[in-house]
Formats: sequence, structure tokens, C-alpha cells
Amino acid sequence: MRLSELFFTSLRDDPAEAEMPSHKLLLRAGYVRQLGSGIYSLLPLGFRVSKRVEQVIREEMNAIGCQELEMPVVHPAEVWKDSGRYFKIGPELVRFKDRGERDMVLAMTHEEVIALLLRDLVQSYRQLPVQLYHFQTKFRDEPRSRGGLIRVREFVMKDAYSCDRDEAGLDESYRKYYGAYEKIFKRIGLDAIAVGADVGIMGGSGAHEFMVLNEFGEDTLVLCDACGYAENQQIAEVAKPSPEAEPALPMEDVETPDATTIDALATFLGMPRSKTAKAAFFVTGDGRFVVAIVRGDFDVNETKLTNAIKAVGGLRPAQVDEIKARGMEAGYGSPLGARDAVVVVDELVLRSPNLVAGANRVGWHVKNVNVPRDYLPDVVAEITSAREGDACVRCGSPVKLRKGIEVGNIFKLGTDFTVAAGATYLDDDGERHPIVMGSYGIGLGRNVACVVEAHHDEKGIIWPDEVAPYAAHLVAIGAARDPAVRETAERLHALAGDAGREILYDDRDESPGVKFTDAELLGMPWILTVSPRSLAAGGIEVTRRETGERSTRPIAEVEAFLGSGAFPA
RNA sequence: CGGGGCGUAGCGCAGCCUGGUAGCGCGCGUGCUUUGGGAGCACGAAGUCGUGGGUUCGAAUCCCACCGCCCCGACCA
Repeated sequence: MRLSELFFTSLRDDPAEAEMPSHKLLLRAGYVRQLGSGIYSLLPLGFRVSKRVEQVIREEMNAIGCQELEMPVVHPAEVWKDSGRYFKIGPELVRFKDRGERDMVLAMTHEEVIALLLRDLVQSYRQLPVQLYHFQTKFRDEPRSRGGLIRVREFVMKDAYSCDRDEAGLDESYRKYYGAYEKIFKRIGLDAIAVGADVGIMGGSGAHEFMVLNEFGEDTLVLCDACGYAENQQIAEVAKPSPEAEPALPMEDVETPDATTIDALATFLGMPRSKTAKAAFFVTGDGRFVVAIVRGDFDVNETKLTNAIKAVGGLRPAQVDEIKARGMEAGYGSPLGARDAVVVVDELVLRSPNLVAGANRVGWHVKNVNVPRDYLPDVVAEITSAREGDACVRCGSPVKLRKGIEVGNIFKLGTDFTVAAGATYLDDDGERHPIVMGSYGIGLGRNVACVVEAHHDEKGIIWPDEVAPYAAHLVAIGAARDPAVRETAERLHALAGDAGREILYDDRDESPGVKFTDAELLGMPWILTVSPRSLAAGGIEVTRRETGERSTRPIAEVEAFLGSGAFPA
């Protein structure tokens, strides 16, 4: 591909809207262009990278016996109504009517369609297990897109579905995908770690998220270097401290002006935060009011809280007037005197004597509150988030917290979708059973961005060989005044094309500085420089982008490389 | 949706406070020179100042409304 003909332009300055290195570089190097919030075009270079990532995924899916198909982007809403998701999912599911006033949706994933296909096509246990996948555009009207390609609204995802006779079969399938994912991420140059994850609203019996560590990550991971424990903070558990036993003292009001936060309260009273109780107020999707109590030195974990009370439709923070209406006071809140509220208390609070809690009066707290002596919890559960340095539940070593980006997930779905769709099979004993499903997703664009996050320097992108849009970037210097340079460059370019290994060829009439700078920005793994100087030195200057190692190789060697793809050691 | 910021040429920005004929750098076009690290000179093209309304003799500038984008929080590949 001649750079003079490539539909691309490089930018000298960082676009103002970009924060993450991958976003800046993909924009500057002409790989992507933004159309709207969370909506991007992949330009020819970006499209080639995406296709290469796709091909790696395809190969590894095929290798575990997964069959590629393609399912529609637009679904009749009935499909989603029948599974119940039409009603469970909020505005991120785009709904519209077609010309016949029929309700339609833009697909976010394809569990429903798979279940319907299974219903129609699978009758017997002999047809199971089966693995299916496709690459398809998803649209999710996210509340907020961010980070360039990291969180977008429209994106191509590889989603795969395992279909098994029973849980044991699902476990077996799940292991295959787990292994395939490890290979995929390794091949495209990502250090992904699998962490245990929340199973979310669809239920299911287990899930892992494959995460790459990144400071811009949206998830927090709880990691233990000592034993390898790795979980999403949403579900991670730690060994909580054991409070010293104290006799329960009588409650006592204490005036605490302006102590609306735990920090202010602890400072004002001159006691550790661990001697206080924190109240957080939520409303569930179906309208229940929830007050969650944790010790002041911990934070409420909304995922755990959601699961503890099986909150339908999730949780949202409560409004001040909603809190007041239940007899409580924001900033000075506690279940003391609360009404019409589901009281959820962290188990550690139950073990911690004589805590300071809100008096539900502005400017006042109550000392020596003991549960359940002073108020009765509706639910006692473990509802706090793991903290940096807390003791690993498995080995007791201090855990660390890291930010991560989810590059893929695997999920034991179970039978919810197949039961809803009536997708059953007849077993060898003549019994009818629902098919057991798993789902396995990888977002293409996000992975491309994560590869850039992991492989770049101050000059630009450094593509791993496996996903580079072109294997090499051929730079001709001084071609205008030295016919030998032009001829050599043209010949190498043509030769690569003939061998089916197209390379990027900078044939532009630009200064050497511009060409080198662009070559480094665009990030092909090999940079081949042809110039009067290199020819005089006996050939082509070959630079490995990743290391900057540079050597002059005989032309024949470069020709061999363009044919085979690998330089002799 | 709450909070913060921003919308002026392809990109980065100034101008706005204190209204008076829209500017800078890069990029782009043409010509000449230059050619191993973002070249020089000359000439040139390019902007509904996000949109609509209002105030005013006059609005990029002041006021109102709306739209869009980015960042921080509630969601997920």
C-alpha cells in the first residue's frame, strides 16, 4: 500500500478530546475517527488491525470446535420480551418501531436468538454439545462513553455461546473458552488476567472477566501476589478484622456540629473511623428503600448489596427528601427510628461493639450503638468492598487493588434463556431437559485500544507482529534524486504484494524527518529504509520498531523477509 | 441523570471580561530551492465564530433557550 494513496492523515497535535494514550495515538495516526459520542469509524488502517484481531479470535474459536455464524442486529422486540430482558434492561437497550409500528430493538447481545435457534434446530442429546459464535455490531446506549475505543456505544463483539446437556457439560465448555481466551490475549499482545466476576442480573453460576491492568480502567481488581487470588472488587472478599470485645455501653447522644462525613465525625470525636457506623441510602429499581450500614472504615459495595437483597432493577442513590420521609437525616443517618426501610447491616457491624451512629437529627450522633440491641437488621450480609492491604481470604497476605479494563468475559448462563425460549432436548432416557448455555464475549475495538495501551512509546504505536496492519513500513529517502533508491523501493513493494504480504510503502515526496516520524507514529513492527546511504552500505536499513535495533541487511535478505515474514536470526 | 469544562479553518489555540469589518501556529494548494529526523522563501485557498432567538446603530463578544463534545460519579465487551 502506497502511503501516497492511503486514505489517512496523521495529526501533529493531540486532539483535545483524547485523554488516554491509545485514544490520542489512534486518532493522531489516522486509525480511527469519531462520528459522535461513543461512535467511531475505523479508517483503513484501523480496520486492518481490527480484522487481524478478529482473525486471531476466529482461529482460536475454531480450534475449540466453535462454529461461526451470523445473527441479525435488529430484532423484533417480542424476542426480548419473551426472555424478560426487554423489561429488565433500562434505556441502554435501544427500542424503536418499524414502519408497520412493530416494536423492534437493536441487539445488545444474542442469547435470545441463540436460544430460539436451539429450540428450532436441536431435538436430541445427540446434537449436543454445540458451540456457536459470531462477530457482530452491538449497540448499547451507554449512559456515558469514554476513553476513545474503550467504552463506546456501537462496537463489534465476538460473542460465543456454548450449548450443553447439563452443568457438567457447561463446565467442560467453560474450561475450553477459558483456555482459548488465554491464547487469544497472549497472541494479540495483552497480559490479561482472569478474575472472578459478578454474575449480574441474569443469574448464572459463575463468571470470569479477563482484565488488563490500566490506570484508566473502569474496574477495580483485588489481587493477591502471594497466592494468586484475583477477583473483581465487586465480589472480592477479604478477611475482615476481629474487633476487641467490649461490654455494651448505654446509648448516649452527642452533639456533632457539621460532622456530616465519617472523616469529620472521627476527627471531631477523636476516635478511629472503625468506631463509627456509616449509613448509605438507596432505592431499588422496584421502589424499595434500602439503608445499608457498614463500619466507618469500610465502603458499601453496591454489587454485594444488590445481591444480598436481590434488588430488582439495581440500586440508585436515594434523594434527600426520600431519606427524610423515612425518618432519617442525610449526614446524620442511622436506622435508629427509621421506618419503611429495608435495613441491611454488614456482618462486621454486628461484631463491632459501641459504634457511633447518626441520631437522625442535624448536628447529633449517638454513641454506643449496638446491633441488634438498638435496632433490628432486616438482612445481615457481607456488603463491604475490599480495601488495599486487607488480608486475603485465601492466604492472609495483604491484597492490592488495581484498576483494570475488561477485554473479555466468560459466563455460565445456565438455563434461563433456553427455558424462556422452550429450547429443550430429549435425553437418552427419554427425559426432556432445557439446554444449558454459556456466553463468551470479546469486544474488538476495545482490544485494539488495549493493545495500543500496552504497546506504545512517546513516539507512537508499536504493533505486535500478530496484529499489525502491515508487517513492515518501507521508507524511501531521496528517491527523487537517486533512481536506484526508487527502483529498489518499488521492487520491494511489488515483491511483497506478489507474495501476498502487503507492506506500507512511504512513496510520498516528504522530508526524511516527516517520513521517519510518521513511520514511528503508525507503528509497523519493522521499518525498512532505502536511501542512497543504505544502498552504499550494502542494502536496506532494517529497524525493529519495538527495540529500535537497527542494522543494514543485504537486499536479498529483505526480499526473503518479504516473502516469508521472518528475518533470519 | 447530577457535577465540572469546552464548542472560532482539517488539527491545536488566541480573540469574548471592556461589542465596532475574524487572527496565530501546524496542516493544505502552486512555484522555486532543499532532501537521513516534523526544511526555506514567495504566493494562495479555506471559517454558517455549534444552532435558534433576544438586546443593540452594530454581536464571536452581552442575555435566554437548545444542540453537541470531553472529564468526574450511577452501567459494561
